[in-house]
Amino acid sequence: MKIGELAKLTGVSVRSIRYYESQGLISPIRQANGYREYSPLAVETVETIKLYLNLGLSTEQIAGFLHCVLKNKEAFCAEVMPLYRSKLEDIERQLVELNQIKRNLEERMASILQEQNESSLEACTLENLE
Amino acid sequence: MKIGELAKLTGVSVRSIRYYESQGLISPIRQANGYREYSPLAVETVETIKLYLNLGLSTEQIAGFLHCVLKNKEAFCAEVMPLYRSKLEDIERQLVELNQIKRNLEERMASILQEQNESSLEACTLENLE
DNA sequence: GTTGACTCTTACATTGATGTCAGGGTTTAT
DNA sequence: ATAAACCCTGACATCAATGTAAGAGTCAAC
Repeated sequence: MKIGELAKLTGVSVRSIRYYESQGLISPIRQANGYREYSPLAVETVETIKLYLNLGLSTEQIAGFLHCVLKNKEAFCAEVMPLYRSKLEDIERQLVELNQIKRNLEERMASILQEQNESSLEACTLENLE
Repeated sequence: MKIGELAKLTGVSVRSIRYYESQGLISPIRQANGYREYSPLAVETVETIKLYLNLGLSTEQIAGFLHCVLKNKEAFCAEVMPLYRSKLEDIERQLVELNQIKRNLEERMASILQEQNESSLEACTLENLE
C-alpha cells in the first residue's frame, strides 16, 4: 500500500510516517516511480510506534527495541524493561515537581483570598462604625 | 550597579537578565557608554521574576502584572488570581495525563514480570521432570 | 490530454528560557 | 600601554515531533 493509505488506516499523518522512517523505525521498499510501498504489516508497526510514543518514549528509544517487540512478546525483549524503569523514574520526578508547584500555587491563592477577606472585613467594620 | 553585579546578587545569568529586559520585565537606564545601569531595587525585581518563573508562569504572563506586584501586595493585583487559576488547571491536566501514563507503564511492567515468572516456572517444571 | 489527487524531497516554523560564541568596545589595574 | 575582566549586540543551538509549503513528478479518470 502507499503512504496515504497507511496514514488513513493508522490515523497517523503522512508527515509523521515519513519522520518515523527518517528515525529508522520503518523501512518501506520503493517502487520504480519512487513511491514508498508498505506491506500490510506496516499497519501494526505504526500502531506499535504510536503506542510507545503515547507512553512517552522517544523515537530514538523505540528504535532500540521495535524490531524485537514486533517479532516477540515484550517480555523477551531485554531492552524494554530498563527503559520502562527509567521512564517511570522520569515521570515520578515530574510528578513531584508538579505537585510542588501546585502546592505553592495553592498556598499563594489561599493567602490572596485571605488578605482580600481581611480587607472586606475591615471595610465592613468601618461601615458599621459610621 | 552593572549587569554582572546584579547577576551575582540574584544568581540569575547575565543572559537571562538581558532576556527579561527583551520581554519587557525590567528596564535599566543606559550609561553614556551604553552599559545597563540598575538601581538596587532591580534585585527585588529579578527575585520576583524568578519566583513567578518557578511557579511555571511565562515571561509574557509575568509582564502582565509585574509592575503591580512590585508596588502592591499580590491581593491587590487583579490580574494575578485568574492566572493562578488557569495555571492550576494546566497543572491538574498535566497531573492527570502523567498519572495515566504512569498507570499504563506500571501495568505493562507488571505483565512483563508476570510473563517472565511464568516462563521460569515452566523451565523449572521441565527441569524437575528430567 | 487535461485535471485532480497522490507522491516525492527539502526546508522552515513551532515552543521558550537559556547557553554560547563571535566580533568589537570599555574599564581597571598593573 | 597592555592585559584581564567586563560590557555590548546579534545570532545560532537546544528538544522533538509535527505542521506546512514550495516546486516538481506520477497516475487515474474522464
